[in-house]
Amino acid sequence: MEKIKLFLVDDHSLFRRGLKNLLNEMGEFEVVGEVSNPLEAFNLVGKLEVDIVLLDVNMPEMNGVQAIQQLRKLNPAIRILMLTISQDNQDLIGAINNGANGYVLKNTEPEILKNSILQVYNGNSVLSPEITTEILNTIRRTQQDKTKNILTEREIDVLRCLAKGNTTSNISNILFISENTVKTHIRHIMEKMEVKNRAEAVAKGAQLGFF
Amino acid sequence: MEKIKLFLVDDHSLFRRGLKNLLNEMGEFEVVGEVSNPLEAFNLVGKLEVDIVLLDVNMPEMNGVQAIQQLRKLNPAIRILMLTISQDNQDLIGAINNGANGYVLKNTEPEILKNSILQVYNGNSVLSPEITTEILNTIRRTQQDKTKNILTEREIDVLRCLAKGNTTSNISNILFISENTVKTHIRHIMEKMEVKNRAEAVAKGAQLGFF
DNA sequence: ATTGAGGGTGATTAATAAATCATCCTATCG
DNA sequence: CGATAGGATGATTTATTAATCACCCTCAAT
Repeated sequence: MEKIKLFLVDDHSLFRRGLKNLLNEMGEFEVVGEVSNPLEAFNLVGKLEVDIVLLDVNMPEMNGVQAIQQLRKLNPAIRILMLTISQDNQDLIGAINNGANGYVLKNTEPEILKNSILQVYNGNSVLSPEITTEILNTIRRTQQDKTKNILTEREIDVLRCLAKGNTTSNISNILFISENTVKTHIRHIMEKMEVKNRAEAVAKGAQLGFF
Repeated sequence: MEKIKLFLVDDHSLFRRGLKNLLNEMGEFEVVGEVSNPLEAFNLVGKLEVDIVLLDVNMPEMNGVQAIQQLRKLNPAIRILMLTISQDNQDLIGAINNGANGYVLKNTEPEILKNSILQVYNGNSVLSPEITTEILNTIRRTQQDKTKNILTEREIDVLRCLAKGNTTSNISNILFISENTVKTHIRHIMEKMEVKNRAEAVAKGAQLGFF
């Protein structure tokens, strides 16, 4: 059966040589080309028959993340698997947003790299375990930021007072606003949280991390 | 060496039985308990010594996603690995936001499940390949939404006119606003994109997907 | 020298969002 | 029955953001 055609882009020639030998020996792959920077890759991946590009991130002349879209333009069917030591969040998110099909660290075991390439070839995305962890943490942080913006600063003030057991009257004294204003803020809080009363609002507030 | 202690939560008893046998036979694991719903798990995971809970999502009496935080409260050191057929985006994002350490599909090969459990035990997060793909697509969509909101509708109108090669004068005729208004919008576009002139703004606009 | 184009700085108006407050009703408790 | 508390509905004012426009300068082309 036909071998999966790989193209290596990495500025370290010893690494490329070693990787090429390793991949060719595995039996399922054929390394059809190798260059030391994306600019050289641009000249070739449009011409060669390539299934997957293994692309480093940090390279002297051009960053791998910036090369993704250009490579994809030159060969729309191509798949791109980042192979790097960088665990930098910006590199990772940049690679994803630019369309990388996977992000694997260079400390990966050969057998895992082989499986990763096969997964990418089959249309799935793959990440190294540490990268998966970083991604999930990023998603959690993003969600927390989003959650925080549901309520205005004033609404949060009122909700925290409620959480401490204060009545409308107490809260108006604490915040130097009228009871009617407090009630309006509470109404908006309940609307935004889709709850029926202030007790539920406090419970939801705790769940969302407001206190 | 000591075996990793697992706790199974799944409403299908045949599945639990088969999984328990499989995991125990692997040698690295010991299934110390199994229940058919999270409510029963609440009673036990605080008492038993459990390293990792394998938790289904869809269960009749309580959804697994909703159980995560409660399980974490009962035993803060516990790790939770979702094991489910659900590829629903809301289930997935819900699980992640509630603190799940991994999300693996039930169609996973036994050897991959073993490795996944070991990764989670070692502090990493794991996802099935299809789930990784879904996660990366979610991140891309989120980023695209965010990007779209950088500019107001009017600014986008102006930028698109620029991209078609129009001058300030042409754009004012097209949009029925004064040239000075067009220039102000262009100024704001350049500020938001952190570029120095309108050509760069157009290039950045293309990169960000405005046209 | 004039015209056309782009860029810089500032101001005004309109629209939207946030914060404020009023009035009325219901339920509970003393 | 009166007082207290929570909730529903609506209105006004203030603050912020978006959209609008004016004026001035520099540079290149004619």
